[in-house]
Amino acid sequence: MSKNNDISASVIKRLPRYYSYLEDLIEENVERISSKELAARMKTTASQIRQDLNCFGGFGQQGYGYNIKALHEEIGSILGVDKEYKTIMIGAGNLGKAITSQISFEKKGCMLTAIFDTNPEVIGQTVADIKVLDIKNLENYCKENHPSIAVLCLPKENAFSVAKKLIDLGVKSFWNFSHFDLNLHFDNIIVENVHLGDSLLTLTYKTKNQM
Amino acid sequence: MSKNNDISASVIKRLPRYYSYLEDLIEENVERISSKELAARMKTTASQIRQDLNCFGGFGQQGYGYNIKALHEEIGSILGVDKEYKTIMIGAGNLGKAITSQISFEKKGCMLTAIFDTNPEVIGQTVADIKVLDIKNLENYCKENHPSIAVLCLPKENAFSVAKKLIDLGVKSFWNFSHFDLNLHFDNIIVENVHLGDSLLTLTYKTKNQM
DNA sequence: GAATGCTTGTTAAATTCTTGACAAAGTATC
DNA sequence: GATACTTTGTCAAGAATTTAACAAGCATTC
Repeated sequence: MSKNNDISASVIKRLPRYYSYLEDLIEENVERISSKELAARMKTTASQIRQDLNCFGGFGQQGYGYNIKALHEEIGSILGVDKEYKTIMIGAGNLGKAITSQISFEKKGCMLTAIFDTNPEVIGQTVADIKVLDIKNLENYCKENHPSIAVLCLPKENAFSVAKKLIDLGVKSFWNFSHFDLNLHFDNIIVENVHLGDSLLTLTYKTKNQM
Repeated sequence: MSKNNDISASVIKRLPRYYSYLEDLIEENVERISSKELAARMKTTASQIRQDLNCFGGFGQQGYGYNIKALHEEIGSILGVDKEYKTIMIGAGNLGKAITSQISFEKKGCMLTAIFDTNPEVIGQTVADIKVLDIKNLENYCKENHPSIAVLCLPKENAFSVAKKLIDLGVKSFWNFSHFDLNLHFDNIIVENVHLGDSLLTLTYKTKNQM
């Protein structure tokens, strides 16, 4: 339970977006930016940016704007990019591999330390420098290493039993790509669901309705 | 420009979720469900479900609830699962392959007909029965087949030029996995951005703040 | 077939989120 | 160093979203 428990979900969802735009600006060697300029870049309103940032404190300066590097770091630390949560992945199929090689876990406060699978063909393989282990070793591994986050890239059918085991072993947070709703079956866990299919359906709807 | 242009984004985002839960219920051979029961299952409120559905018409019946199959079909047709939008994918890397094999495009109103890449090693390969073509053929392919949706699974650097070409060739909708904001550079296109990194950052934040 | 109990569609209230406005405070200019 | 300009932090108004409430209508039971 932290001081920032009263920040609304809408604000939190936007923080990573700010973070990413500020990164771009750093790459472009821009030093400062006003809420107005940033808003134009992000297609949002200056008001919203100022309002959002002020949930956490006054990072800007009148007449000047925001120092990009400083703001980037502030938001990073709000999000927790400096954390080192031990993270494991369940499922080394196409999706697991894609995510492992695509996402910089370290830059997001997570240390991906192991991947588990049942398929003998992938066990022993290396994905982005991480060994794929036999899921039989999951229990021992957790007892030794105490991961706090698990990425679930496995079929719906297996999600429940694996999640249950992980929760019993002390995992608190799930990045859930499996088509199975963890929240429904477990309490007091932290879940971020990724429903890629929903996203495509939304696009179909928008396409159909030309919006 | 359709009748349903005034439906709020919040409602649209929830429709695929209803759709998916109804599918589960069909598999479980349940015939009918009340908004109350469905709400309990989905961890939402009955009020919201009824409010959402009534944007499109009264699909339920007093004292009875909703017929699951009928409602599933209604929502499907609202979303446009019966459409057959020609869809192409740009990028046959890890992520492209994962999405191709993971997502049922047909069940979402999209027909994935071709994948393009620049890498000679993947060109000619087959992913989920779809041939990976040389991106050199992109223009010809589009002129012959007129795809309306493109899935972008390519690096940020190439996203702009490829998107521009596709727009010129008549593609209107983008499912965008590239870390590049299309909306900023093009008008009058339909975009659904997927920011997986943001999703993980949100999880880090939640984990840090135990929420 | 009348009575009771559910459950919807819908309207109204409450809450949350976004936008607009402006004083205060800094920067830049002359 | 005074003046004009910029831009923040904040407060208040306005929109949008969510929740609650309830009459109307159908299903089920006796």
